[in-house]
Amino acid sequence: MVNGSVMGTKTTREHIVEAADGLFYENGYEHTSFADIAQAVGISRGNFYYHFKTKDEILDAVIALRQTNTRGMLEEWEARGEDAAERIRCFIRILIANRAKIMAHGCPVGTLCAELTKLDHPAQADAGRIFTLFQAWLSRQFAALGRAGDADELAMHLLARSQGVATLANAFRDEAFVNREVELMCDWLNTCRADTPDEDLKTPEEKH
Amino acid sequence: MVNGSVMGTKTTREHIVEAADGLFYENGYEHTSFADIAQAVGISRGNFYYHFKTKDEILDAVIALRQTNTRGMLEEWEARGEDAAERIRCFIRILIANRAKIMAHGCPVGTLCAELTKLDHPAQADAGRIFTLFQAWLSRQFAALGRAGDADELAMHLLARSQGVATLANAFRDEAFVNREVELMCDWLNTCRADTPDEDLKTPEEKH
DNA sequence: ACTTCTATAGGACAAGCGTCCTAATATGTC
DNA sequence: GACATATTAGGACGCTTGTCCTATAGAAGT
Repeated sequence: MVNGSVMGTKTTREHIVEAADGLFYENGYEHTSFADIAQAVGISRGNFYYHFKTKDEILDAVIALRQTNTRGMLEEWEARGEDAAERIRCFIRILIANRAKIMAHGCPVGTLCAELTKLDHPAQADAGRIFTLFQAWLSRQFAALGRAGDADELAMHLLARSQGVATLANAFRDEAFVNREVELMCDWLNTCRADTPDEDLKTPEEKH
Repeated sequence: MVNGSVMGTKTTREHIVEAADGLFYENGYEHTSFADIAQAVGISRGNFYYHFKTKDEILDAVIALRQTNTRGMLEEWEARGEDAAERIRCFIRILIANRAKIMAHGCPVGTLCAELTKLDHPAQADAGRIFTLFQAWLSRQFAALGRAGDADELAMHLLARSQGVATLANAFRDEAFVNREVELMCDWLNTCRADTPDEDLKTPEEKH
């Protein structure tokens, strides 16, 4: 029977991937062992091997899960935020919502990409694609804001700022700093709209 | 005889620390083994143990080296840059100067802090102190720029932006992005001075 | 009831790790 | 030249790692 995780009962495989996701985030990929994950799930290492033959396979599954979760989150923001600026603000505010975890372990995406780079791991590109999801989504929002011309650049800029805040929040454990930077990003976002008010007012409808 | 590395001949210990510094940067702390470092220096693992009894000891030495190097770099900028704004621009431009290495391995400070966090390593605080060196130095520059009131915040802001650029430069390997963001930071720096021109013109001299 | 497939457990394995020990060699000092 | 110290080499150790194998228990299908 194939359980696609539709019901409340989760597959063992799903349990494994979720536990690995958390452990990779908190302790890093390399520093997390098969035994650690197995213990977290409450299964034996042998059973583990039945589901994943290789550590790389688990990593791939974790990255795929994060991609899926990210897509879901972006869709939710897309549905919730009434205008593009408010949607972008949803993105900015994850720094507030996930403040505690970010201060404790950094950004899940940024730290994973950095670690995989150092390991020269084949999954580098896949992990980087999570960044691309955010980048593309933000870019579309900025385009909807009337900044189609430099939407990609604006998206990268905002992504970079949020990454920098995550890194320093982790290093300094300074909550006030996070709040301040979030404010600054929101201020900056407002100036983005003001730059081209004419074109913005002409095409406020959805474009795809 | 105690060789304080004054002459051209370097101590074996210094060779080890420098090799470890490079390997920790390129491959990460945990992913670098005693054997790796010994091989890089060209000595036996036994000799290695004579100089460092523990992997943590090497890490401490590497962090101390980086602190020293950072202090030296900051002093050099202090001496070279004619005014505070130019000195801050020296900081911003390391993203350009170290572009290739940053795209390949990220920021040495940021990635080390992130890794030590995940390992829950005792040296976390020491590594974080390298960030503090930059922060304090930048803060003094902003104060000299006439922004004594919010110098700390401005310093953290700039530090965060450079960290974000380093992270994304590493993930996307996008050189144009780095150049663009450096430009933006320089632009932002110019607006900093303009904010309080009166006070700035009254006290342009050094304060310590 | 019997077989087949899925899932779980537990241990075996070689390799690599940090650590430590001992023997040999260089480098002085008297 | 004899001796003490500083430095190097090389291997042994116990442990953990990722990987793999085999045996057992349950569910499904006939």
